Amino acid sequence: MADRLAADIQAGRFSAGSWLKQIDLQNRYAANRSEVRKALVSLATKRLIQYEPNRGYYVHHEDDALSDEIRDLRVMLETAAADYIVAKATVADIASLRQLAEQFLKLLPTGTIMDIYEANLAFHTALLVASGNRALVELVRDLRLRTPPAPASQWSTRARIEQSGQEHLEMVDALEARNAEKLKAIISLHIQQ
Amino acid sequence: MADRLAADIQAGRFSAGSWLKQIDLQNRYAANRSEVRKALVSLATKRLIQYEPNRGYYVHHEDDALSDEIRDLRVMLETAAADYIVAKATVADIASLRQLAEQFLKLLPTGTIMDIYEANLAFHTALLVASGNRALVELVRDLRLRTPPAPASQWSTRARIEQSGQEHLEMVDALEARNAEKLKAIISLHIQQ
DNA sequence: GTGCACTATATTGGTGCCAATTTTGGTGAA
DNA sequence: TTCACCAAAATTGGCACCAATATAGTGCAC
Repeated sequence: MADRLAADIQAGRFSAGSWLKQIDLQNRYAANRSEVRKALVSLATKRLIQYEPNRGYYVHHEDDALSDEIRDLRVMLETAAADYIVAKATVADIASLRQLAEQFLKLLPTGTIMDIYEANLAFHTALLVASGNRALVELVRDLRLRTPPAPASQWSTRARIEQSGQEHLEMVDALEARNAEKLKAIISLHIQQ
Repeated sequence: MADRLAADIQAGRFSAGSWLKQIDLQNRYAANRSEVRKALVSLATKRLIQYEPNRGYYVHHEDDALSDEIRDLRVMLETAAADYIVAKATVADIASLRQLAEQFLKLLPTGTIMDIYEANLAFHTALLVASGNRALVELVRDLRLRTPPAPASQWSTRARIEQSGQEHLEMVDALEARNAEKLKAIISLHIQQ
């Protein structure tokens, strides 16, 4: 239930600043009170929601400054990971990544925004997995949850999405050439758009 | 109470693999059951402890592989932060850092291992604060909790501690010279020891 | 003595209830 | 109207209890 709530929050299905009343959550997710409290505590420690004693939990939607900081963290981590990826990725990893990049591009004309978002996430996750650092994969996943998701802020234009897809392919090319510096440059631009 | 429990776990005051029984925690920290459950859920989402349904929470003490991964994450973040620190640190920040570095060295002959640990933490925290990224400070603090603390594994010898203190000064020097690359190199060596 | 089924105990997990606190709504006076 | 004040409703927080589950212990058959 914590995962579903997190997904709903990230998807913007709760208006900013709204209180998450335990009874509502109980009904919405068909959960008992214990599960609801667990999920709330968990998401609060992940800083997805905030807590005030005797008042409850509310969705915060980080201010722009903090969102920028978190985006910077992602740039730091994913560019630093490039060295590991270049060093450790097998040819099979690279082939798999190229397939995911192509799948992303293939979805552009027909897929829903959600499909495209999923494909993008799959590519980036696979890229991080190739670094061989499991903690890194988890960490970036958690950081992603704390920033507004793609449909809202990023990807404003179709042209931008198209370019994102091309950048995925460029990343795979740089990785195949074992060019860590180029890979870092593309990743940095890609995240900061 | 979650903080105290976290500190006790990190200090190794619970034997590895031992179950954290709610009643024991209730007595130990003079807390009610709700607080205990909150703390357990919170520390589990921070991956400080692990959870098995219908069995409870236990301290895990990450295996060496995962500890290495987390240490790598710290190197990634703190070296990447060097660019921001060099760009943003004020002369006042640098003076304050130098003072903290000297305070660390001053404690070596007389201070307890805990005092020295605190002084070390204060220096590193201040260094990260100078990057201007609040999320980064929090993130590294949480990552630190997941690795065995200094007294146990690192700082095996007095000579090593002494060297750590010198490296702190070198960091401040590199920062004052606005030499990001040198700062990164020292930080990387310092964390990986 | 060993293995197995069964019972007893311990621990977690869920539920209902009530107290404490906050919010909301309403009433009246300036 | 607008503000202060008070009462009513809603919500969280803590508590006690019971159910569900896992572990430990006991005795029995072989």
